[in-house]
This record gives sequence, structure tokens and C-alpha cells, in this order.
Amino acid sequence: MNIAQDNALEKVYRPGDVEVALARNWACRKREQATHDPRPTFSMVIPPPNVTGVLHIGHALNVTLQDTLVRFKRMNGYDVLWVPGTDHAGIATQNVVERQLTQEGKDWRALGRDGFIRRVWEWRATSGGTIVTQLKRLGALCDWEYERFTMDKGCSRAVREVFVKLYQEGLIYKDKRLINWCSHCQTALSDIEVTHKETNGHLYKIAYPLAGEDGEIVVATTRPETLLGDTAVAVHPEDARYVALIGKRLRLPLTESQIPIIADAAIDPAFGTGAVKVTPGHDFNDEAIGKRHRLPVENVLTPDGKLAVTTRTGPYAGENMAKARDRIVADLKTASLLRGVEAHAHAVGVCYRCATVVEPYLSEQWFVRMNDPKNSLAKVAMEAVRRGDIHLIPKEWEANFFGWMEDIQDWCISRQIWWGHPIPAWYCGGNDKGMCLPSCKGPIVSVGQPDACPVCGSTHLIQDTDVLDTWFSSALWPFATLGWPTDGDGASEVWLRRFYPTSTLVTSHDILFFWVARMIMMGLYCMKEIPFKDVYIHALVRDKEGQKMSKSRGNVIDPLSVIDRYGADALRFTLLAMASPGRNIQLTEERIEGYRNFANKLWNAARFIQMQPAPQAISPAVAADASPADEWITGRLNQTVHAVHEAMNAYRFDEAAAAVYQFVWHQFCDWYLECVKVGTPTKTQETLLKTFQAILKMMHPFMPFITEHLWGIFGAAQYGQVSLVDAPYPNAVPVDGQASDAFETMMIATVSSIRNLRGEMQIAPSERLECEIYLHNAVAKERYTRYLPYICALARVSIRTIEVGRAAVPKGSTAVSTIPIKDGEMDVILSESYLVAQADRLSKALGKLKTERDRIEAKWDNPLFMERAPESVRAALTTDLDALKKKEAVLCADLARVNGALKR
RNA sequence: GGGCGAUUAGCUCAGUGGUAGAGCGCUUCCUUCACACGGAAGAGGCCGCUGGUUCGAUCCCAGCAUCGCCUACCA
Repeated sequence: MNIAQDNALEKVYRPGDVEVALARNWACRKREQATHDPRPTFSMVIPPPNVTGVLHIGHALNVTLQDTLVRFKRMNGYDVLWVPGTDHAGIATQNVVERQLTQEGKDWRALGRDGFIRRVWEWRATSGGTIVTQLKRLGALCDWEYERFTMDKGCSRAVREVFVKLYQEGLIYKDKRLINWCSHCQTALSDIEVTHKETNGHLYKIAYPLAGEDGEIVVATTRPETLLGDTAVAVHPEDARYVALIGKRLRLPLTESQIPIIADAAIDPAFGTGAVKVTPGHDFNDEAIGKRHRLPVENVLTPDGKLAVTTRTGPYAGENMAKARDRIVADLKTASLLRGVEAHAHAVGVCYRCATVVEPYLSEQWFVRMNDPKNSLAKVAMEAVRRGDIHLIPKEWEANFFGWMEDIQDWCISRQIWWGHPIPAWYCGGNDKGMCLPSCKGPIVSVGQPDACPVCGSTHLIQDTDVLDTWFSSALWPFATLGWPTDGDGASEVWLRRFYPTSTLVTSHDILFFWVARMIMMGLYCMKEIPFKDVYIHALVRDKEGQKMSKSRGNVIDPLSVIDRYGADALRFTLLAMASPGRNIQLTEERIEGYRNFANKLWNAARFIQMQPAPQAISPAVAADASPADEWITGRLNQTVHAVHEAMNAYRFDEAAAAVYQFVWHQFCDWYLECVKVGTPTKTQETLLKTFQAILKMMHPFMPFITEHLWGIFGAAQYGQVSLVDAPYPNAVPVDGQASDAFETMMIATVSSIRNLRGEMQIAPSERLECEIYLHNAVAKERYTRYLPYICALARVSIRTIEVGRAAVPKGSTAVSTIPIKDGEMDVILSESYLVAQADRLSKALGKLKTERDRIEAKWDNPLFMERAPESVRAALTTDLDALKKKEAVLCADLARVNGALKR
């Protein structure tokens, strides 16, 4: 009876036929709730993709890595929890819904705040789940029934709790200062939401005339339009050119205002003209200078990025900044105050969401204190990493992490948009008479809506209109998703403590600061415990030129299209194989195609096995009377299983994938299956199926779909119909390594030598060759005798004789090629027509051997080497040299014989 | 400006103080009853450059070059 004859397999594997249904099955799986589960736990939270997002190749990599870990850990007996979810992406989502409304011809502001928020929730209900279905298509074995959203009830509660706690402990405060402002998104941004773009700008030199006397100071600036906000010009206190002018006043060009000349040591006399216009309202450095010198702060910017109406902006008021620059430069020129324009490359800060130039803008915002002297969030986070409680993998990222954490600034968390977590702060609107006491001015911060102003008792309370930075809620993700705060509820508390801290976080390095660092700070602050033990940091996926993939470049590889054409398994395996630590992944479709072929190879191996007789029984032990090929493949399987365990424990997905690929294709398919064709004794039938089952289990975390499908045909029956997802991962068991090695050095090496001979001498593969084997000892003869059936079939030779010692030199009338083999030699009998070809081949081979011998002998002749090199190295050299000399002797004799025959 | 990383086959990348590896591509041959998304054989490398340490360096050290990334108040 053949294996599962009624499950005939197509000639070519078509992933689409099996993947969709399997993905659906996996997505429907539910956790089994065990009260007393003795298994160790392995938990992860998914880095929540942006709810507006569609699956891109970066998500595919991130999720593939996690899913591979999850399946591997599951199969290795862990109680695995993988919490999925999405984040509410405040600015991005607001932009999406705004655009949608604009298309409908509606003004989003006119909807009012409540109306707008309703619209966003509607949008989320209809279109917000796209990426989640796409993750499922990739095979993500998440615990989908625990899916979370950063704006859901639990997360919102967690956000308010944390905010209040931080506020009460003085770690959240409100302040009026310069912040990064995006005039397109019309909101404040945190430092790291500003990206710096190298820009070819200009350095303008502008003359500021002295007030009431002759003379001028020329300042150099990249932003001439901000001169309307200047409140001083600063020079270095020891700059000889300007020292006499310090304290005098200047006429601010294009205005009626006058500003002082001040001295500040921060000014570099060597740059530009050595004189700097100081604009405390529009530049972070100038803000600091302004504070030192108590300069007035002049704001000339409106929230939408235009020049405001002030006493100075005059005719420029209402102009956007770019236009204002052109006009001001032109007017300076007309007034003969422009002293030069030079090309100047510098970095301009732009909004990471919309690429609008970010303006420093004076406003009142909420901040998280990062470095409170008594309670430094940053310091505690750094200590956790330094102590080794948290491992960054690869370790090289630690330097980067510390570098950033060491000069971290306070985190601006308020955003002037509507979609997000409202800040849980209220302001007193006054008592019954509409009056408010001076002491009512402070915010009332509370988890729930307060009833009345604690100072004056007024019930007229107005909530802060800002919302929190999305990353604030993301920072709570590892514990908020596990049910924090639990209110001491028994079951919830047990659950939280069972899975927190999570085991591993898999994320990409570009959000190390945005997210990972903040999760560590918040986890330690709220839970008094790290949020995860390992952080596996993976690379970005780039195109084959190393460029970032982007729609505008048109170089995106769409994972869904790849899945449709090559299968999710091929995509996953490609990403895993290329995920070597600390390197970007330069993805090409050719590579994906290669692993599609690999899946097909496995598929066809399955088809072959299906045609073989089925074993009567499957026993767990290695059979005593197994064939040499069986012994060999079992040994190699064990080595591979061992290598995969090692690699996975070190997060070396690339090494694990390579080990599996190498074994399945080049050992199992190339050699073992060919040996099986030679003849299938009972034990081989059993080993064949057992090995294939082990391959399916071993490969499942890497290629879940095809393995699960084939498991249904080849494995499930023996395992009580259990899904491969729940099957135990193979473990390495000790086997006879010597037998495996001999199989390779004797059988495989001999076949390869004969094939090599055929190739070099252009002997048709169909031509059967006659051979004689002469061995050095009886043990070798015994081994080769066992291997003969394989050698004859795989090399297409017939063996005339096999014996110990050489009976006679080959007969002169025939062209005989002697091949050195392990522990002996093999004569291949050829017809006279090959004499010339053989002479060529032998000369070439001898040349190669000579080069090799020269290299070894050079070392041998070096007295220092013989004196200082370790014994093992010298011994190896001796062995190599002996072997070389023997080979050379065989070939030389052969060549002499061939030459002799040619002369006749 | 500072920091980090990279430089290995035509391409994309592993790797090791002692004879340099893979995948894809390339050349030749093979339509052999699992697979042409296949099989067999093969070509192809001063392991970026210059020094140093060492019996021995692609690997360790220093410098240089080129390319990336992160970061920064030279306006």
C-alpha cells in the first residue's frame, strides 16, 4: 500500500491552493485555557502597525521573524502568547479622515470635535482592519482573540492612569517654550519626530546699520525671513572686530525697531561673519541665548506657518515663510543691505509624517521629564540594559541606545489634534458668578472627570483640548495589552504576571528611540519590572540598489503580490535567510523565486515518497539493521536539528534557514532519495518516512504552509491527527557519527570522483563504465562492499572486482584511469579512444596537486613554523602531505601508463 | 563636526588566526520513470588600500580610501 494514494499531488506546487485555507484555520485558533499550566511561557506583543497602514515588506519581515519564533517555541513545549493589535496613529489617521472629508466637499472643522471623532471611528470600523487581515495571510499565528487597539477601553484607561501618576510625581509638567511645530499638521512634535534633511540652502549676509551713528554689523544667516523676530545681534565677547560695538544698538532692517548688540561666548567668531542675529522666538539656540541675556521674545509666526501681524511684520504679514524669504531678500537688496549670498549646505528639520519644514514655535505644551534628579526615567532604563536585564540583539545597538539616552531631552507629549487620547486635565471655568480665583489657574489632573474645582468649587470645568502623542500609549503596550491596570482582580492579575515581562520584542531599529526606549522607561516605571528580556532588532528592507523602498521611488516590492505569485512560504523563507544581524536586507524577486523553487523541491520529494511502499510501522528508535544510507541520513538529520536549535536560540534566523535548506536539498534530496531509488528494504521505507516527517516538523516555523499541508498527508495520522502547529519539534539524538562520515568520504566521494572523470573526459552519462576496486585493508573492503549498490547505480558503473591489495597493474591494452579513493584506489576501465583526453586530465590534476604540495612544503620547510605552530596544526599538515603524495603517485603512474600506450 | 557600521565570486550575502563558502547568475552536458521551479560537471576571489602584531592575517591592531546609517546649536 502506498502512502495516501488518494492524496495525489500535482506535479508543481501551487501555494495558492493550500495557503488561503490554512491561513484562515490558523486565524480561528483559540487558546486553550489551562488553570495550572506547568509549561514555561514565551510571550510577545506585536509592534502594533499603524491602523491606517497596508502591509509593506517591512511588516512582512517583522511578522515573519516573530511568527517563526512563536511556532518554534510552541513546538518546543512553551505556553506561547502573542498579542496582536494596531496603534491609532493620531496624526496619520487624522490626515486620512481629513482628506476623505475634503473629497466629500466637507470641512472637517465644521463637523466639530465630537462629530469628527465619530467619523474616525466609522473609518476604523470599515477600513481600519486592512493590515490585520494581511498579517493573517502571512500566516501569523497570533492569539487573535486578544487583539488590541491603542484607543480601546483598556489602553485608554492605562494611559490616563499613567498620566495622572506621572503628573502627581512631578514627572509630567506643562510649560511655555519653543517646541517643534509642523504647520501642515498644525501640531507640536517631539524631537525625534523631526527628521533632518540635508538641504542645499544659502548663507545670506545682511547688514544691520548702527543706530544714530555710522557703521554696521553684517550678520550671516540661513533664514533671513526670521529677522523680523530678532531681538539682538550677538558676537563673541573677545572678537576684536566687534568688541567696541558691544552694548550699542542696531536698526533692524525693514522695520522701525532697534535691537542691542550683545556678547555671548557661544558665538563662533570663525563662522560666517562672526555676528549672529538672535531670534529667541524662532530658534532653539537663540532661545537659550535670549534666556541668558533676558531678551524679549518676538513671535512672528502663525500656527499655519505664515507671518503673523505684529508691529514689525508690516507688509509681510500673512505671507508664508518661503514667499516671505524671497520678498525680504529682494527688499534687503533694494535697501542695499544685502552683502552677499553663498551656497550653504545644512540640515533642515522636517516633519516625519508630512515632510513640511518644522518651525520652532513658542507655545504651551505638556512634557514628560526624562531626567528628574530624584526619579530619572532615562537613568533607570539605561541601568536595566547595562545590567543585562534587557539584551539588545545584535549588541552593537547598545552603544547607539546609550548615546541617545544620555542626552535625552524632555518629551513633548501634547498634540494639537483631535484624534487621540484626550489629556486628562481640566481647567476651572469659574464659580457661579463666572469668576475664577487666582489659585484655580492650575490644571486639575484626574483619571476620571472631576466633579468640581478643588479650589473654588465651581462645577464649570473645561477639559484640555490637546491629545497625547500616539507613542505615549504605545509605550504602555507591553503591559496595557496584558490587562494593566487589573484593579487587583485575581484572574487578571495572574494572567498579567504570567506573561509580563514579555520574552522577546522583535522590532526594527528605526523605532528604537520612538518606542523601545520609551517602553523600557514606562515598563520600569509602572510595573517596576522590565517589559521584555530580549530585543531583537532587525534591519530595514531595501531594494537591490540599497535604496529605501518608497512609493515615490516606485521601487516597492508589495508583499501581497509576492505572496500571490510565489507563496507566503517563499517570501518568509527569503526574509529569514537574509536576516543576518546588523545588515539591511536588499531584496530581489530572483531570490524569492529561488526559495519558491525550494518549496517545489520539497513538494516533489513528497511526490516521490508517495510512490514508495509505505512502512509497516514507525518505531522511535534508530533501526539496528538500517542501510548505510539510512544511518547516514539519520546522522545528518540530527546534526541539522542541532544546528537549527543553536541558531534559533541565538536569533540567527539566517543560519537556521541555511542549515535546513542545505540538508533538505543537498543531502536528503540529492543523495538520500537517490539511494532510496537503488532499493528500498523495509528499514529504508521506515527511515524515509521518519526523516521526511522530521523535515516537515523542523521546517514548519520557516515554511508553515507547505509543511502543514504535507503533514496532513504524511504525518498527522501517526500523531493522532494533530496539526503540525502542535507537534513536538525534533530533538537531536546521539547517532554513530563514524558511519555517517564513512558514507560521505567513501560512497559520496567515490561517486563524485567518477562523475568528475566523466565530466572532464566528456564521457556520456549514459555510458556504463567498468571498474575495479583495490583497498588497503579489510575494514575498507567491508564498507565499500556495503556501498557498492549505491556506487554502481549513482555513478553508472559495474564493479568487476573488489579486493584488498593490488593483484596486478592494469592491462596495457586498455586505457585505465586510476582514481584515488579513501583507503584505496579504483581503476576505471576506458576504451582506447579516451587516451588523449585522459592524458590531459591527468596533467591538469597533477598540476593542481603540485601547487597544493608546494604550499604545504613551504610551511614544512619553515623552521619557525615547526618550532612554534601547535602540534595539532603540524599533525594535520603531515596527514595532508601524506595524502597528497599518495594521490600524486597514483596519478603519476597512471600518466606514465597512458603516455606509454599513446607512444605505441 | 562627532559616533557607529560596511568593504569577501558578476550580483546579494555568510564565515574563520592555519587549503575561502552559499544562493542567484554564467559555461558545458543531460528531456534518467519526484522535480527543467530539475540533474551532473565546471569557470570565476591579491577577502578595499597601506603598515603593524604573529611561525602564519581575509580574520587581531593602527592609519587611509570609498559607501551607508545615526547624531549634532556653527547661525
